[in-house]
Amino acid sequence: MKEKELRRSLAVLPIGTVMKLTNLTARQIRYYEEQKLVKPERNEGNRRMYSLNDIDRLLEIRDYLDEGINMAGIKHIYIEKERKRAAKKAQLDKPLTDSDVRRILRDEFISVSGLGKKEEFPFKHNKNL
DNA sequence: TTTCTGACA
DNA sequence: TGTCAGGA
Repeated sequence: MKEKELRRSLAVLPIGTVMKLTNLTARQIRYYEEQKLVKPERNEGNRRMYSLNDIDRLLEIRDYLDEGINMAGIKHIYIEKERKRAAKKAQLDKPLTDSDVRRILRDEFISVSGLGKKEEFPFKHNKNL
């Protein structure tokens, strides 16, 4: 199960292939890199090389875009994902207290339900939301 | 030919 | 986000 993840992380696809696989323009793909949503490797000639994991992430980003979520919202999603990953790692050393659990569940509920202040929920208001 | 960075009638 | 320039 480790060999598989290794292959999916191998950056072997040039941007032209990624364009066809994701239906995104080179402009968009490079822009998402600037926004730190993907981190392609660079080959000897400074060409961006993407891995299958990058493809998945770009497809995910494209789906969010189709759902009407803006860049700020998408960045928010990944930033939170990272924060929670780090938080989870911390949990391994120090078990959560009951109050921690309640706080996390509350934040989770507010985020998913969209009941939080709109300043903290930068998603675009459209028919899908 | 393909991709890169920077820039904007 | 599209698109053009100018170089690799």
